[in-house]
Amino acid sequence: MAETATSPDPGLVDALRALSNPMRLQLLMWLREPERHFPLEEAIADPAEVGVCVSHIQARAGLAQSTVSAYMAELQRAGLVKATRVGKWTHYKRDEQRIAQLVAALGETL
Amino acid sequence: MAETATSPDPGLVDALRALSNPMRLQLLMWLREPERHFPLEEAIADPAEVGVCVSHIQARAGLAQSTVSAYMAELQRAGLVKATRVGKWTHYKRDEQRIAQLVAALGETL
DNA sequence: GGCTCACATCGAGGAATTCCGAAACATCGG
DNA sequence: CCGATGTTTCGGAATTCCTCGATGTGAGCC
Repeated sequence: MAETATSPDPGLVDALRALSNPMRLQLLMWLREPERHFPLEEAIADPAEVGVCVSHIQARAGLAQSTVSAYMAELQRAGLVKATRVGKWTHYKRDEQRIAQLVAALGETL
Repeated sequence: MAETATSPDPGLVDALRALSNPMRLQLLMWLREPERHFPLEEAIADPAEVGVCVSHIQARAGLAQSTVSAYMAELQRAGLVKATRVGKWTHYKRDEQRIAQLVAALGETL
């Protein structure tokens, strides 16, 4: 306890860096309501449970597949999303707890 | 009204970009309590009113003076700080209202 | 085992960021 | 007006980011 808050938390900086790209921020926003932004009927698994697969995200984003893959990996490294592999499809879902915790940390330290 | 939140607010991205640099984040954190992090006795003006001058910020940061000046200008463009010139000293102060509003926006859109 | 599909990783080119020192600008004291 | 001091702006070098196409890897199908 007794934190004087001198230097910024590296994890916080990583998250801010990940979010500083408009498309990555957009991706995270789309994942707030998968059913609103992705073809639910084509889903191979329940979006509420495992999230959305890279193919669908890529189709929505309009970027190269490799770029979307790298962006999702970066969001995951920053702790903002969690990945689950179902068959050959990797699904990404927001880590709501971690995100809320990040916003709270910003409200305090920032 | 009736916002479905499709594309990210450019102002939000600008702020996140400004904060994605560890030193800029640090500068903003130091400005939370100027009296704790800067030599109050050498202050040319009231920190609570106008903030801290670039010289003191530069001394604390250990970066080149031109770099600190550019960083503060960037934080100002992002709307996170306000500048006030007192004589030959430019003072920077946090825009608490704008910052709180930013955190709130993150909590909603993010 | 081969083939295909979904995804990850690699390599690369162009753009942006990071940080500096030098020069220009502004302000005050004499 | 001159010089000194605080700050901004300019030009540049090293690094990182953005984004792509190509290649590698793993899972399912026949």
